[in-house]
Amino acid sequence: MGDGKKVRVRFAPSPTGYFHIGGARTALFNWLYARHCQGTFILRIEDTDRSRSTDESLHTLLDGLRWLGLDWDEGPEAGGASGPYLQSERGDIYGQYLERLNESGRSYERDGAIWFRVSGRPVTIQDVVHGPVVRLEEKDFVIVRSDGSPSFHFANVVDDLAMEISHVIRGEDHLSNASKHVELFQAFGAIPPQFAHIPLILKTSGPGKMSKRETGALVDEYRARHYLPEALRNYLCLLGWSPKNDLEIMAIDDIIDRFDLAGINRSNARFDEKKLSHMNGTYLRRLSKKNFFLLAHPILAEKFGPAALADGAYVAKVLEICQEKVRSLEELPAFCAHFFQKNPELDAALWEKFFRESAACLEEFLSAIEMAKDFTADDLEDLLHHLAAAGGRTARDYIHPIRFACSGQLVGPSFYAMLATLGAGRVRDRLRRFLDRCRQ
RNA sequence: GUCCCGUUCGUCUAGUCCGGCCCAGGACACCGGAUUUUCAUUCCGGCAACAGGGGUUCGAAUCCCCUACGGGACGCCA
Repeated sequence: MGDGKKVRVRFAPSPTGYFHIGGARTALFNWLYARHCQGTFILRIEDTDRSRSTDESLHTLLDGLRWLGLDWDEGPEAGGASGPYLQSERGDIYGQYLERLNESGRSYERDGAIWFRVSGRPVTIQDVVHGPVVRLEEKDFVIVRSDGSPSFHFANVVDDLAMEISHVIRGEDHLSNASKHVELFQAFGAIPPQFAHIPLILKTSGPGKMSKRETGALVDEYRARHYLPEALRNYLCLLGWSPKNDLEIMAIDDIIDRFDLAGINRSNARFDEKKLSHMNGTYLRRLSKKNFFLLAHPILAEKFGPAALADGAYVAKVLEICQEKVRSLEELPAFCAHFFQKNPELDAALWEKFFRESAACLEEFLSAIEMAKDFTADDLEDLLHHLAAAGGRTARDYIHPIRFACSGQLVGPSFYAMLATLGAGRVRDRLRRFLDRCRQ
């Protein structure tokens, strides 16, 4: 805001691959800054390399941005006064700007392409995160390819000028290119925008920056794995920026309030999926019961079919006791499968072990609940404690085998709540089935 | 090779601008304990860093220089 000029920022991806984490973070920082300053966030598609641009990746990009909650004020599908927003449709504009360069003698033709003549003087890149960076651009470079299409450097600068971009926020891999861009702005007699070259995201381990090729690098992967977009977004905010008050889990409005370009770090950051995962879990547990249900239901329906979910009250109860324990929505189906299957799969080796060690406990428990009239978590806890005391055992001796016999698992929701939710019928059936199998 | 940027716990970071409050704080991960029920939840505790060397200063993570290491750019890719 500082200079009173209207803040206009842009995210300018090229739709040549999928939407990756680095791009998402760049989009996010632009969006945050625009919202912080009540400026304009523009989406511009740099598809000048037609051979590498596809419709599919454009849609992946738009969907990914929407999924992360990054809405754009101008751009594809939104329109705006500075359009069109696809570079492939801006040929006339590039032609006009090229003419200006021709007139001032800054361009020339060679090998069928049009080149820009550099000034031969160092230029200063005014960068908000790095401070002024002085760099000499030594070689002339192509601005229009021999096939007539504008090069990245040329189209990028022309568009930033035509769209009146006030701040260029992009990855640090462009810092060296910025001297070309400043030369171009100056050749047009324009004052370059403020730059903010943000640190790169490095791969989780090993050398180099994160590339689209490796697993965990694409926004779509997290979406497919049912990560919460708010969690991913929150995590990405903290990669290269911090609110400086030790807070990490923050509402997006609070982040917008505090976000500032000057607070962006200068060093590259390594992507830590474990921390993201932890953050996702925190968001999941903070969801209201209702929202958790809304998110989880379609995932379960896809896995178990709508028929298994016919009893809505039962599903709601299951989800309620799972929410506090499950790590992610991705793991939810496996975590709660036994609630929706007729007979959960029992691992043979474990069955053998529990049969050998705990058949007596299971028999005892089964006969105790055969006559039990109430089947709440509290009742079951009392019942089990009495049983254990009477038999000279501990509750633990019963819990493991019962959980296994009833769910086929060794971990799961809180034990008594699980039995109560399953209900007396299912619990008795499964215990009988387990014991019957022992007699064969 | 040339040029540009960077360097605080294993990782993300606070502190660096305006040197003392920092024998360096938070989070993830990891390890241990508690929740007289498992656990992947929750709570408590622990481990762990100023890249190295010179300077400036009464005093440096903070300022200056050098070295090392890391990253990036040098395309008719973006």
